[in-house]
Amino acid sequence: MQFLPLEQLNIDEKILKILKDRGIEKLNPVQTEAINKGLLKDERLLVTSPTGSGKTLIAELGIISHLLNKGGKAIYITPLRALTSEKFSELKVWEKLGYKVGMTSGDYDTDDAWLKNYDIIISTYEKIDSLWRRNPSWLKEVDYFVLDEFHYLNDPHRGPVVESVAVRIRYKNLLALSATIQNYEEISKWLNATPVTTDWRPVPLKEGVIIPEKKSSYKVIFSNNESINIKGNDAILAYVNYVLQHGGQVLVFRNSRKIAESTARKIASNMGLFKMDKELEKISNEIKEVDDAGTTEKEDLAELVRSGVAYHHAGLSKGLRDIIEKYFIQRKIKVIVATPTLAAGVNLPARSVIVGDIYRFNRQILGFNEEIPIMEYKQMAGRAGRPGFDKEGEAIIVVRNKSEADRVFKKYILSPPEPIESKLGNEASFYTFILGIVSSEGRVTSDEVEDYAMGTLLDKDIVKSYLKKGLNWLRDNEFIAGDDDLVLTKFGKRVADLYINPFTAKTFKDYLTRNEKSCNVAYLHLCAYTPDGPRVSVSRNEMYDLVDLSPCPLFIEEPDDEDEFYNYVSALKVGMIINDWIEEVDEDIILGRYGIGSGDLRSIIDTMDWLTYSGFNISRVLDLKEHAEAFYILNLRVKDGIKEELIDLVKVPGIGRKRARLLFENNIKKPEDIIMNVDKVKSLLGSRLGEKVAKDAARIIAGNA
DNA sequence: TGGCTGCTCATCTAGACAGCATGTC
DNA sequence: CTAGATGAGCAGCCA
Repeated sequence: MQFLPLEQLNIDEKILKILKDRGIEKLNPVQTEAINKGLLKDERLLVTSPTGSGKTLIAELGIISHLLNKGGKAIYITPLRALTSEKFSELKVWEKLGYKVGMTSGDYDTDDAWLKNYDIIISTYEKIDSLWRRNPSWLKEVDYFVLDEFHYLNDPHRGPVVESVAVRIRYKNLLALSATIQNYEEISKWLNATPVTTDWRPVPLKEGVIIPEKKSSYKVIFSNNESINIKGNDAILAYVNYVLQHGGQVLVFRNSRKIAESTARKIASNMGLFKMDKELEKISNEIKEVDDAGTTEKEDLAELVRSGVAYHHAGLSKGLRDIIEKYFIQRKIKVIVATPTLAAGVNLPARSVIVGDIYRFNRQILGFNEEIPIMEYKQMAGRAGRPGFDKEGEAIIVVRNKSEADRVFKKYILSPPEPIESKLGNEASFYTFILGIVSSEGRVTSDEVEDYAMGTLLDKDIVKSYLKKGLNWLRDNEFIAGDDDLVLTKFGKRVADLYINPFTAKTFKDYLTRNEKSCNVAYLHLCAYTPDGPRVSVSRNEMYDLVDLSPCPLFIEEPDDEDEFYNYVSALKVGMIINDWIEEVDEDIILGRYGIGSGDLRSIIDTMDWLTYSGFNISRVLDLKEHAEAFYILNLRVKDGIKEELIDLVKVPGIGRKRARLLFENNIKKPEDIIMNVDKVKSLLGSRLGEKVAKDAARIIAGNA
């Protein structure tokens, strides 16, 4: 284990100064090792090391030294939007050297052409993949790529994109950063990169299991053979109390939202000691004021937080999650019970991590519960130990008995995580990959496509069979044209640019060409039924009601197959949710009616916004005028959750579904009406907002003219 | 007949990327 | 192989 004092670093003074200003005196062993392997000399590297071991700084040094020596541009790619903005603020300090730092991702988007003004761009894998398909000229100037959280390659859903991006930068400078993986040698060979691997962590990690003993007693056994006895009637409760008594914070992971919530409640009712804390009272009130969440969820959470406990999952609105994360980092909130959201996302460490469940329901293998991958456990355990606060972090797994304890200990604590493998081996992913290649190249021979495909991690024989099938399928369905000289058709190019799954495009095409215009629910159902559509769970009770609820004939016929029927009904539920949304049904009512959280609603709306826009474009490129018209209006309504009559009003910034409705009911129906009745608008919206809205309305009208 | 208790059995289950128009964070 | 919380439904009991 070697620490390298900054003085010994052969690096530009300007860089040193910035590092010193940040309080960095020496580089840690991982960083030192990366430098020894050529980080500052543009060596292609694959760094595998635990969470929180300072990989971001490695990336920063790599990027900056490259820019200083060679100029050009650098792109830093992450798998999550939240990480993209986190890295953006971290990399911002380098603007002191005159470099411009920018970011772009789905929810924080920047015009393609504008990106040429930045030297360092932070983005997501999907966004970069999408950008590549359009191939703006500045992209060729980018010659340094950081691929963060590279182990996402192993994710069945997101992995194919990570792999596609990696394949494209075979001949550029590359720095791949990953959690610890078993087969790093194989992967680095594939990437043509030098491996840098260590187990060094800034805060040592103690892993263990908690086992029930006699009655009201638990034993915790750690990997260093230490063990402690704890009293209590519930393993999680007992351990949480133990940690709190020693002044630590706890992150508890559970495998379902409902269980996370009830565990949080159980812990809260056991936390008399923090009740009536003034700070917590304040946070509780702040939660009640959040404006993007449902009333019930705010009240539930506000009550819990009064005890210093919160739950956290994707059903919660962004606003609620932000508050919880913020006050946990400030150590006001002592315990968070979370689903796996927090395992992979932003940096949110705690002294202790409790992994409540090692099993997880799996829809594919019904009635069968699978054990979570070791990699996932390591991600959760990796959150243990706060640098600067805790001397050591601890992660414990809850088990049921002694024999399970032995097995779990061996598997999760003593074994390395699974090897990571290509996830391109399925039709949808592979065909998408080919489509992307043809799109960015503009015109390619099938040999060149094969050359790209052979560069993937996929087994060569599998590549060959998929390639043949894929090219035929894409040709048969009119995405590409030409036998040897391949180009995208107009339809194919549109699909590539919209970034929809080719099977989504085919679904649109098939049903739209075959059917006449129908009602909104039919269009929404079609969007939701595509492979890109949002999936919602449907209970047995809902299932049959939903079928009767549909207000008009749908484009898709009711399937006989049980699984397909479920997808059909799930899509119908999405259709009904969005239909309520665009009929201006109150948000609280929607959440209650369909049993979803405000975070779920938000994500369904976002996806359906994208898909209705895609439906519009697909209809247009196929020259289906009636469908295009219907999708166009529908898309505008889905964006803001409004009836058609409010479309003009919401064009004014600051006016959403609620304000637009208020104005409309008071006979202000167009931006022009706002300007004509500024006093009325001010009395309805308050004078400051009214003033601003009037100004923006004037600008919009001027823009239209 | 009405209401409560306790048991059995069926039911249910994580997460999050993308377009475009905005302004350019 | 490798789950567990929840809630509806119902039998049984008592007043």
